[in-house]
Amino acid sequence: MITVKDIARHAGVSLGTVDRVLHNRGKVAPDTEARVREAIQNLSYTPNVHARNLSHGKVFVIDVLIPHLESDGGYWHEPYRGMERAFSRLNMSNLELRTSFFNRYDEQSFLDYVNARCRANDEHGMPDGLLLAPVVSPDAQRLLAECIATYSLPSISFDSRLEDSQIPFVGQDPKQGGHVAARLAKLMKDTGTSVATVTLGRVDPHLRARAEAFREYWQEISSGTVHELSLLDGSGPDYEKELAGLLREIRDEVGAVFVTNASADLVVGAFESLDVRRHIPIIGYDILPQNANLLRDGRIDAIISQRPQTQGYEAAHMLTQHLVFGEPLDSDILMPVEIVLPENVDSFQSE
Amino acid sequence: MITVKDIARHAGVSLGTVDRVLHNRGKVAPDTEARVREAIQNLSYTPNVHARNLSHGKVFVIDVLIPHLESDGGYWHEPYRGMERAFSRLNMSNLELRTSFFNRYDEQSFLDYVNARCRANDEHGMPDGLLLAPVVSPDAQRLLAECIATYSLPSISFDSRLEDSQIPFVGQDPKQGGHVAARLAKLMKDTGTSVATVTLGRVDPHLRARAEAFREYWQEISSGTVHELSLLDGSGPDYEKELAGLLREIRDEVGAVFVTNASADLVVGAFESLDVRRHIPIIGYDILPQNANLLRDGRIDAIISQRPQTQGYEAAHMLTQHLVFGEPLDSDILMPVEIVLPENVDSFQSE
DNA sequence: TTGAAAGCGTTACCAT
DNA sequence: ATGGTAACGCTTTCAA
Repeated sequence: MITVKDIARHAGVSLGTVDRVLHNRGKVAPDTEARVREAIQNLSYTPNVHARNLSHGKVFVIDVLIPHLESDGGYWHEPYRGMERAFSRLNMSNLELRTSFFNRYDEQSFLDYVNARCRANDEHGMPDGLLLAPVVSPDAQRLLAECIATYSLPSISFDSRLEDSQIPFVGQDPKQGGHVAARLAKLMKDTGTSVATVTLGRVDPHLRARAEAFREYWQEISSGTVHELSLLDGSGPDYEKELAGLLREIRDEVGAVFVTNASADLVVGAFESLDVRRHIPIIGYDILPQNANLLRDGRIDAIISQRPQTQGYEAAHMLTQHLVFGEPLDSDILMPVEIVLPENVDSFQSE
Repeated sequence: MITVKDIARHAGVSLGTVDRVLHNRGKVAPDTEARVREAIQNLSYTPNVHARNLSHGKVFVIDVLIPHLESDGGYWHEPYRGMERAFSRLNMSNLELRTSFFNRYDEQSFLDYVNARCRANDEHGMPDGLLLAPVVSPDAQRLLAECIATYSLPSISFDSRLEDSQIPFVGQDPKQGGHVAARLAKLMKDTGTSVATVTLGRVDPHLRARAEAFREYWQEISSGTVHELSLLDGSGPDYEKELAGLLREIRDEVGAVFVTNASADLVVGAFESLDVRRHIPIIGYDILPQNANLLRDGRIDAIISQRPQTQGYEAAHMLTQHLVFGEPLDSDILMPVEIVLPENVDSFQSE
């Protein structure tokens, strides 16, 4: 193994000088610097990560900004588990996690985070890196984006992209998801060329793009109609009734239904309350436990997954590699569009 | 951060003693050991991995035993890439890889490896760990299994299980693959209840199980016939003719074809030489470049993937965690059954 | 059975 | 501008 000592010897300088060259900490005569760089090249020196980390001993503070894990049907547990796995796998003793949960339907908690970190004049509370799921309004997103830019805070977004920002994104291309859903609808429908998309709850740009891509592609491969339904948040019998009312209007017409987010279970319930005779194939999104069960029972016909756990894992991994080893923080990581049927749902455990 | 020093101070002993307790290197009085363990518990001490590795400075040698990367249509590049990624991600300066390629159709090269490592009385050449794809005859497998057992060599098999051995396995459950293929055949066929499985090349237990599961499940969901075709290895015009001859007998009958291994391209070619009028859906295995292209062209209808790259990654990761950090080496890791259609093939890049 | 001390490769600081 | 040296946390060896 080649060490800084070897470099120093070959270049005829001391350890300190080698270190200065290695880290561009100035104050090195041009010719000595050249000699050192030459030695580094010739001996193909690679720094020992263990020694490096042991030596500087810095503890990196990483903020995680994510919706309450229980919200959205428990969806956020998945990426969070992925992050935990990444951090524990790296078993770095020099990483400290600070998680801030927010309520995506009442953005004050999100804004509180932004204010706490960025309005303070002291940089005391600033983390070294940030992992975030920016599923809030564009306005709120913009505030955070500014904060990140101001402090040059190394950040990665997962699940959705952060608007007005160039930070890397780990997640799925919503268009691809829509296309695959359309293909599945085509395979599974047994009659007609009319289908429907249903979006329950908050409609963000990500979901809009998914539904849009579905519609376009459906018209391309089936030249049929797409009914686009959506219903804002709510719960209780009133909500279910309202949903059932929406679906009643299309139940005799559509050959399949694509639920663009994780609420396929509600759609199943509403259809069953309508007492539809024929089987209308339902294609949902995200393998939450309730969705998986309905899939096993044959009451949902397919689910598309975006590997939420892997998203968390890869985002956390990229950020730590950047902080600890100085790896670049630039390119996005796109998740494949995963098709889940009753026959392979068990093989996806909790992904 | 809690260090051994803290432990030593709290327990009123020296560093050496703490170390002995930590690593069960004996020679510690029962009561002092109790005090040390208590301190470890109370302070919830976690060893600093960097310091640990820097200190003992051991270089772990890992053997990789894998078929020639170019064979089987280039399939083995995938798990190999996954391993490389795992090792480079860990960027441990104390891992040394030694890859041995073998020819799975002429097992001498495989046996040579076994002999070189295990017949030698000196343990000089023995690695610290072994990653292997045991795609050879049961006899050859048994020899290696013995060798592993004799030397208690930490080993992990990927792609297929090693017979007569308890070493962990990273790969897919062949049954699940067969079931998913049957479901896809059912979705895609447009007529009849008769289908066929085709296996080209060597038929190993893994492939046999896949085809078997397909047949059983098909009969369950379609109560139809399954023609099981197979043809040993070969190439050139004679082989293609022979294959075409086989397929001619079923071309008018089957509603879909399941190719159980990566040779779907050959089946496509043979069918096209037969000038079949109607479209017979073809379901293949493994996203090799040629398969992916045929899928994009609509000449293959679906491909099932077993995440070969992830297999290599996880196997390599598990082994290094065991060697470097003493993590247990026991449970299998099963890959999900991945469904790839023209609409999502691009999202799988090279997985 | 226990303790003391050297050393792993790197960084950071203080002299020169 | 350069060199020397202590320190990071742990393992290992040698004495006691």
